[in-house]
Amino acid sequence: MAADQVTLGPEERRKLLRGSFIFRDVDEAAVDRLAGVAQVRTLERGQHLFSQGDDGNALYAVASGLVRIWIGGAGGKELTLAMMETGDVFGEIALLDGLSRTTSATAAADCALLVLGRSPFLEVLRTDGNLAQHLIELLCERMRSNTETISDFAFLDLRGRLARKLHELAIAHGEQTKTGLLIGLRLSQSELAQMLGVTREAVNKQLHAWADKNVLKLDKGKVVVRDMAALKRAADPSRD
Amino acid sequence: MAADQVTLGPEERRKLLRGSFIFRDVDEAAVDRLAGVAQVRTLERGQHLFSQGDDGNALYAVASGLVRIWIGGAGGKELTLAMMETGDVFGEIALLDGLSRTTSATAAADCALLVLGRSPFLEVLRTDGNLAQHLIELLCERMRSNTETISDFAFLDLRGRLARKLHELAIAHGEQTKTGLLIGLRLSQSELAQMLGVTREAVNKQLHAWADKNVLKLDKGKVVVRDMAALKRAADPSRD
DNA sequence: AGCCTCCTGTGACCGGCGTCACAGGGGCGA
DNA sequence: TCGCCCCTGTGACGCCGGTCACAGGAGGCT
Repeated sequence: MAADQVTLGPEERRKLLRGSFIFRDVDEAAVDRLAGVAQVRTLERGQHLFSQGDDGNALYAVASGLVRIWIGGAGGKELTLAMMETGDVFGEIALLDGLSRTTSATAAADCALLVLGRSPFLEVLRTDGNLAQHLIELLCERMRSNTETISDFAFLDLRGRLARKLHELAIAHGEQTKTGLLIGLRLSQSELAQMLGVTREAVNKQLHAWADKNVLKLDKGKVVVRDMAALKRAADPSRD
Repeated sequence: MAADQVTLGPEERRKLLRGSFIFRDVDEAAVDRLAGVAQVRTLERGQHLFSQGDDGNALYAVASGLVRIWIGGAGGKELTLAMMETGDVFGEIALLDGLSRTTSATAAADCALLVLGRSPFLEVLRTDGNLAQHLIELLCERMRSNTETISDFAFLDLRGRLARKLHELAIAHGEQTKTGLLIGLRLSQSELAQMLGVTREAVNKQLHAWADKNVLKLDKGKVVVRDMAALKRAADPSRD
């Protein structure tokens, strides 16, 4: 599986960086220089990239695959904060402030990543205002999504959080079928539970409660949303 | 009370901005220009500054007083995310990305604030790399504290979260007395509860449970920590 | 084909904490 | 000084969701 992963040529690397949001409008020569010094790293599904607490001296860009960003708690519990897809950039916090990583990162599928070292990156950052600008926007976006997450935890119960997540997934990765919006991603109930900070059992029960009421259909581990409006309603705390 | 608030002269305004972290190392002339165009705004305790969802075209710096940053949920529930003290800067997210405010802000004490409008600020940001650099560091710091908050919600129960918060308050605002560390801030149990996303009653009960075990002493609404180590232990999920 | 592992599905049980309902106290404004 | 408001303190009750314990199914490796 790692075997059939294409090694990224210089041309692909440049294209990947140029296409990724934070390098938009950045001086092309500088981006090319970064692409030149970037390492390529491939990971197999399940392989660990870095852990909370490590010191972080690299920035990553996803060339292909999927990376799960998570934090760990007592007793091996894990909370998934985000999934990074092709074109996404992550690992910026520790790189920028020089402190330890706030999260862990694990490949959720076989991956190819571009790895940018700290010093070339910071050098471009110092000289190019556009990069700083885009980084600021990236950080703002992360702040917004973090604040949302906090809000969900503080104000929503399992039912509300699951409704919101399914709604979001249906919009981001839904395929229209005749029975409803099929959520394309193959997500086990445990993985779903980890994104919400609840147990797999509880997710299972809520899923079936909705299936009984014809809001969802469960089909071989995939979820088909039949009634988006009902999900939306369940997501804000006007009792159903 | 607003009456006895000193109107800030140009000199004070300059000093305040220069002293605040994000303007450190920024071109002095530029900072002075900002100080020149900054408005001063005074608020009485309880007065509202802005709300989640407003569009935000200003950055604030606390000259004196205390501002509570919070988000609201169903049924009027509120979660306090942070308290901004003298010298702190807030309101940067909406200012930087041009979207709506992610939080609400309310004066938790009589306040004087410096208000920086969007365009002069962005102009300096565009030309001064140091400002961008410091903004990035500020955002990183906020990201870290947000991630911590999420972690607390996901992995800690009321007891653990309260222990952590008291520990933090004792360190930030504690005064050594002969019986222990007295937490200086006058915080009602409801305000404490709002910082943790739990009810006042539950906070009260946990506080007394600790008082019974001599970890705390409760004195006229103030909390004296007698056993920091016990708090620390309670804060990480090795059962006490 | 057989096994092993990871998934889904479900019920019993119980503990933490929200909700509700009061009671008593201290400070402040009329 | 009286009343009002907001604080603290406490008990009853109930539910959500965590924990535990299985059972059955699907896919992939040998």
